[in-house]
Order: sequence, then C-alpha cells, then structure tokens
Amino acid sequence: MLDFAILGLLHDEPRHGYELKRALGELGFWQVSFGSLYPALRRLEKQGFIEATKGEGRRKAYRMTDTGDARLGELLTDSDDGSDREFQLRLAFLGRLEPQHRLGVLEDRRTALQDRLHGARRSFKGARSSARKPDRYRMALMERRVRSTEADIAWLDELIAGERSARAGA
Amino acid sequence: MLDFAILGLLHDEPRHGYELKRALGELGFWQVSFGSLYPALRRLEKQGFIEATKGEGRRKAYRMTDTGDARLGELLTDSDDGSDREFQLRLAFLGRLEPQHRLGVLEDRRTALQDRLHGARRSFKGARSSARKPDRYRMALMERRVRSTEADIAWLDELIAGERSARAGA
DNA sequence: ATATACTTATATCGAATCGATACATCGGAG
DNA sequence: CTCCGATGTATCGATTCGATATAAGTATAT
Repeated sequence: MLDFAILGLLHDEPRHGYELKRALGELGFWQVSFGSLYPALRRLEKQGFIEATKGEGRRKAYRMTDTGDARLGELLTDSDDGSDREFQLRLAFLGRLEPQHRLGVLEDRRTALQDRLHGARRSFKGARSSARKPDRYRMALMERRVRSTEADIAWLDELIAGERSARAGA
Repeated sequence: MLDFAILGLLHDEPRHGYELKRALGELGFWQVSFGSLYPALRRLEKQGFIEATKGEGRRKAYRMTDTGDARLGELLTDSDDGSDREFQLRLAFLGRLEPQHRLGVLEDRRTALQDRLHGARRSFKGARSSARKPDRYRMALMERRVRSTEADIAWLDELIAGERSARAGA
C-alpha cells in the first residue's frame, strides 16, 4: 500500500523522502513513519519503479520510471483490499485513471459501504434487544459506526453525482 | 494495543483465542489477525497477566490474573496515543473505569477532535484558495475529513451529555 | 454411507509498518 | 555565540498483517 502511495505522489513530480512523508501526511489519513518510508523507497528502487537522483544538499530526489508509471496503472485498476485507507489512496490518485473508469471505482466503494451499513445496523439492533445488552459505551460505539457509515455514503453519493455530471458535460 | 484489547475482553469472562478474535471483531473497528493474536497471548502469559487453562476439546481458555487486572487499570488510565483505535478501545472498556474518571476520558478526546477539526478546516480552506488547487477528488477527501470530524464531535457530545446526567442522577 | 464443503480452532511464516532513536545540517531567536 | 527547532536520511526492535498449514467437527448433498 505504501508503494501505491509513493508512486501516486511521484507521478506529479520528483520528490525526496522527507517531502513524501509530508505530502502523504497532508492527504490527512495516514501519518507514515520513516521506518516504513525509507525501506519502501529502497524496495521500489530495487524493483526499478523509481530512480534516485541527487537533489539539493543532502536530499535524494526520487523520480518515477516508465515501469513505475505502468505499475501505478496496475495498482489503480487491479488491487482492492476494501480497506478505508486503500480507497482514500485510490481516490487521491483517481485523476490519474482514465475518466471512463472512475465511476466504477466510486460505485464499487458504495456497494462495500452499503454492506458495511447493513452489518452495522444488524449488530446495533441485535445488541439493543439482546439478553446481555452491552453497556452504554459499547452501544454508543455501534451507533457511531452506523451513523458514520451513513454519512460516508451520503458524501460518496455527492461525489458520484459530481462524476456523472462531469461525464455528461464532457 | 492488542494487549489492551485482550485484557479488556478477558475481564468480563475467560475466553479462548478464536473467541477473542470474534469478540474483538464484533466491536466493529478492528479485524485482528491470528498472526497478531496468538503471539500476543504468549506475550501476556509470559508476563503473567493471563493464564491458560484447558477448555473444551482443542480450546485453550485464557483467564486474567490479578496482575493482569492491575495492568488493565494502568492501560485504561495511563496510555493515550491519540489514535482513533485506541479511543474506541478505551471506550469499549470504559465501564471498567471508576465512574468519576470517565468524563475526563471523553473530554480529552473532545479536545483532540477539536484540534483535528481546526487542522482539517485549515487545510481545506487553504487548498481551496491555493495557486495549485488540488483536483476535485482530493478536495472531496479534505471535505470528508472536516465533515466526519464534525460528526464525531457531535456524537461525542451526546455521549458526554449522557455521562453528565448519569453522574448527576446518581 | 460417504464425499464435499464450511466453520471452528490453534499455530507459524515472511513481510509491512510503527515508534523511537541516532545523527547531522541549517536558520533564527535570545 | 549558543541554543533550539525544523529539515533530512537512516536504522533498530517490536508489533501487526495477510497468507497459509493443519486438523477436527458439522452440515449438506449425492
């Protein structure tokens, strides 16, 4: 997953390690550690997806190779572990994907969230009428899960609507 | 963190490994893997916080020791890495904490979420009026962060209000 | 009855990630 | 001039993950 993030960020422009950490952090959902980042850069370099060039001072600027660009394309279409983080990552780089494939990504996510919502509602209602009803704190946790999933779907629907009108208007 | 989760779950009643995974998963925010769980059980056993007793069939039922109970108390009050997961875990076991200390946990969380909200709003507004404005997908991500943090604070405020009236009514 | 497949259950492996720390340079504040 | 915080690369040990192995019980279908 970090490979995905790094390649996505390097697609825009070459960056050095520290800057990658900052840029990824600024996306808001992943404060990656150096202990993950630097080994990942080695990994990607060894695989030929990125190249190190010496930048100003101590900096090592990494830039994507053609193979790396192809790899990013693969990751954008193929992989999907269903995690929140991966979806957010995919969304951050969705502009890289051909427009006709974008809606599918959003709709797949919507299906996954619907499933999650059903599960969350089921366990909330189940717990409420259970013999050994969970305490109010655990009930609150379940309610939060229902509500935040609903909110996420609503947000996603706006995004989907925007995508459709962008497609129509083009 | 897994230690915290295991001790919290074992406080209610003895459980075997597979059951712990299920119970933790049912809390809704962490699908822990066996590759984390079984080593953690060894770890806790070696430290004397839990004890294995043979249960039905292949099962190994683990129960908490007195030292383990004390350790859970420490984890409930001391540790706080500010992560969402840790808060949710703490909340799931908040009933274990003496009532007079519960409100503080919720209020600390509220402060942390307020900080997060300010950060999220700042980067959203900053990006919107930026020279190189992020694409609509990244803008949507930022907006999501703002909204979901607001929703979380609203949910937490209900919980805090409930806690206050419970304290007053007691 | 018996093959098939799913759930329960414990366990381990390698890889990814984390949090802490080390170390060095640079710019600004006191 | 010196101290301090931000920048920058790097590594260490511990934790966690995802995949996989193994095997027993249980239900379903043939």
